[in-house]
Amino acid sequence: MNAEKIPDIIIGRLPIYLRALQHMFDRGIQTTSSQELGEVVGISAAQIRKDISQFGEFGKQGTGYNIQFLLGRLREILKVNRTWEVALVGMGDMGHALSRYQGFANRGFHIALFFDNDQSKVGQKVGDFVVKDTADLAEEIRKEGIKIAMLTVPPSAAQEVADQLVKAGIKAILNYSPISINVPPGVKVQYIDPSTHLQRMTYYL
Amino acid sequence: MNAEKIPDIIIGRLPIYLRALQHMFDRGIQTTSSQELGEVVGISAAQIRKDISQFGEFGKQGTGYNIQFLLGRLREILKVNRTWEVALVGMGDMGHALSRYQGFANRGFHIALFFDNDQSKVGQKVGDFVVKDTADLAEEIRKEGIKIAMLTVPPSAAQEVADQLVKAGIKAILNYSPISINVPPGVKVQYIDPSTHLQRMTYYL
DNA sequence: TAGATTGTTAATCGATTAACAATC
DNA sequence: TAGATTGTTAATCGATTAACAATC
Repeated sequence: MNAEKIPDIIIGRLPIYLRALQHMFDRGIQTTSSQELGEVVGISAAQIRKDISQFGEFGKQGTGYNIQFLLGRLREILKVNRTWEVALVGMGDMGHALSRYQGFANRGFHIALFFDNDQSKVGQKVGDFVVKDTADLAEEIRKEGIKIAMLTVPPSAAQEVADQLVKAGIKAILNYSPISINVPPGVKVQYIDPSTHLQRMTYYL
Repeated sequence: MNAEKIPDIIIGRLPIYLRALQHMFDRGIQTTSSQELGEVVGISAAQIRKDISQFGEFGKQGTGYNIQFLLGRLREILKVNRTWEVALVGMGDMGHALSRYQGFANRGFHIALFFDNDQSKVGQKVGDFVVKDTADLAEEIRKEGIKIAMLTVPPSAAQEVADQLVKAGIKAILNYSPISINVPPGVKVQYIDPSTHLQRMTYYL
């Protein structure tokens, strides 16, 4: 394991490798090569080898990578060889869709807290959980020791809620609100904004 | 306007500038600087100036950028100074959430076609529209001349539907299925996978 | 005018690719 | 063994930053 600083751009590709390898594993494939994996994810074989080799020698000359083994190492590196509890703030359409999303469980995540500031939604059941008042957000998140939040509130509330989340000890925010938010160093933000993603493609049309 | 090839990484930042500038404009601000915009979006002032200057001289020394003017130019460049009709395939929870999403209209997009292969969903009303059968996808998309699709089908169906979309003339796919899809050159794909985004942050926790 | 800020150049920094010895 | 593929080095390529003349 190389203890030096790994560039964020490499960290960003690892979940994509992980996803593709899991897909291969689910189909019963036991071994793959940088060439083959590269074709699946659209990244050059040289880059995949270089990325993976930052963390150790996980392959074998002549045969490539054992998928199960590489999956384990990537999960370790990304710290998803465990389940992270996540808080979800904003029970609109997107919040509801995420609360029912099946794709978290086997990828290392579980939504354990749901919040909304609309009193008519507070107390409603969401699966085994109950929607809590955003006013109690800090207290509840601290109590559970949760570090990750998903933000699905209207853009007008996003910065304010983000500030509360940071105060509550949240270190990673997946922001669905179509607005840039400011957080202190040490807090990570990822953005999911469908219009921004679409606008990135229209240029080429 | 510089006619040379603009790097994709710059194109990817323009929608972020556009979003932030729109937010400023909505709050009545008329002028901004690369410094100020940079603080909002978390990008260096030098980079913002360099990015924008690829397309022309849109600023004024001493005063910065007129927001309304820059908004217009960015919309032109990204081709969102019009409304693009979009097709949505897969009326699960995510498809429904997107069908009700208010954030497309003023960003250049409008969902005009809805598809599902579940016969119990075909014929259901979605706002002013009716869910159509995925089997008729190619015909309907061609008829409307639609170039952009959002894919919210289960991962097992994603590649097959993507192939149909490409055959139907789709040139840009926003893929919500947690799987890499292969498309021919000239077709753009953007990925929205919440677990992948979260896994990109857990490394730092 | 004086102050502010752009657009652009050159320097720096970082990422990707090509190539190949090592080796399974 | 012969063929395949890794891990790694060096070369190339591209992106970012710093600095500043131009100018509003």
